[in-house]
Amino acid sequence: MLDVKILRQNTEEIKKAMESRNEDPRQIDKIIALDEKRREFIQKADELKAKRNQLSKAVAKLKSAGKKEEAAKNIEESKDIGNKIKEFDDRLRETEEKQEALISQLPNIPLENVPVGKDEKSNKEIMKWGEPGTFQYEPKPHWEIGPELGMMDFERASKMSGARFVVLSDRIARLERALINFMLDYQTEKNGYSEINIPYLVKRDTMFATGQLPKFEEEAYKTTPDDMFLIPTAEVFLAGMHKDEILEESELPKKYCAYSACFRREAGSYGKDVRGMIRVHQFDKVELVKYTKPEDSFNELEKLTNDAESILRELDLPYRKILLCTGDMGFGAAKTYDLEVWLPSYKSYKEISSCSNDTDFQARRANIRYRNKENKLEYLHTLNGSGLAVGRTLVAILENYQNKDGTVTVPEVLRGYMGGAERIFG
RNA sequence: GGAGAGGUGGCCGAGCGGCCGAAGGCGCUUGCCUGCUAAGCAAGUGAGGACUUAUGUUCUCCGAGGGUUCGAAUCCCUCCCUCUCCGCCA
Repeated sequence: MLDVKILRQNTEEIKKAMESRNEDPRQIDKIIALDEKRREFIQKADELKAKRNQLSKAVAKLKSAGKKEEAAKNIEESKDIGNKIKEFDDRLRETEEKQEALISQLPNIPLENVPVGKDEKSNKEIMKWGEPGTFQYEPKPHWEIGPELGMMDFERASKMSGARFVVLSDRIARLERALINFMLDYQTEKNGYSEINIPYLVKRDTMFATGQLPKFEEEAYKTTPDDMFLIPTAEVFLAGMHKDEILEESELPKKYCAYSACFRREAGSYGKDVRGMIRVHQFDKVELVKYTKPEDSFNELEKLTNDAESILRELDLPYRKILLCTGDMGFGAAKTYDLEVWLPSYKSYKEISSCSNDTDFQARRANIRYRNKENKLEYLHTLNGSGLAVGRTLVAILENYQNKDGTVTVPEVLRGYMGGAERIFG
């Protein structure tokens, strides 16, 4: 959520920023026009309220002095004013609601060093790590490797649950679990995050706080009869956890990680990634979230991204790091790095983690503040990133570690989690 | 699902129509005291908005929304949330 004051003060800049995010800058004009009306109503109502307060005080005095008639006069006048106040308050609330509805649809403002661009073509590659392997044969995609091993079943998944689901079994099921444990252990033990085990169902306001609602309701799975939502990412819970709280400066930065299943309708992605388990309605992810002081969030994003990268390096998977342009970033993000892992089946890099600085955007929506050095309350900054998407990591391992005979080598760091297995074979 | 209790400032907690933005305590800030720390003493200390900025003026906020009233933290209604007990259940 953006601050109206900033819209008022830096109107032209914000309009440009919104344009760079493929939003209609005229929305800003609408909001500012509403804001002028809003302030006008506030002033009028406040004046009347001050008057009424005066009269009320006078009534109390007159009554205790036994001057009933004079009191009655004031009461009459006060009644009259009360009606006018109601009128202005109603109009005020109406404009406030309209304004709020528009503002809550606006995405975050990009940070200065974010490349401006309309879509992913303007994203900037920051670095590459590792070399994509060369194969003496045509490498298989995971949707062949898995089923041929008899451990990945798309037919039964769709029979039971529909399209875009997958069933894993035996060693591949174990590999999924190994990855979750490895990632959690690594992020907690090596990178200093506290592990949180979270609910997968959340209330409507929780979804609003992180920016999933109201704009992206189409994307979420809603449940009946209680209007609960299945979380599309653990971020929803982790970044909302301190809603309406005031944190002490000394507790910052707070670093959380959580494993969760994630649920997405993928409403707008017809025809995209239809094969395999790259894009499914339910997937596992280990998520990282930080709460930081505003002045630290910039650096903390670098660290958080590096924490996510460390998993890819430990697994020895070739990847690259991309700085997203203004038009390609998520709703709440002010700056985002994507990590993309090499996938032989795609013959390209594919997103496996997205790490964002959300600045005070979510903190404002969720009302999360901290007490700064001057003892003043201030919105803090939130950051989030995948560390990593487990399903896609599994895919990357199957494809990059595949052998000609159809077996898959288990990355060294995972062997301890796989009962010592070095290879997956049918 | 049934019954009950409750939601007040950073935290705890009193108040139950005007003297309440709210006692008291904790915490925090400053000063005094003090070999250091702790303790003690004194003073200060809620948030948000509008107008104006040199100071300042004013409004709103005691879970949310409505109502009664000249006036509501306090009375009435609706909703949300939390807790306890009973039932059911992994």
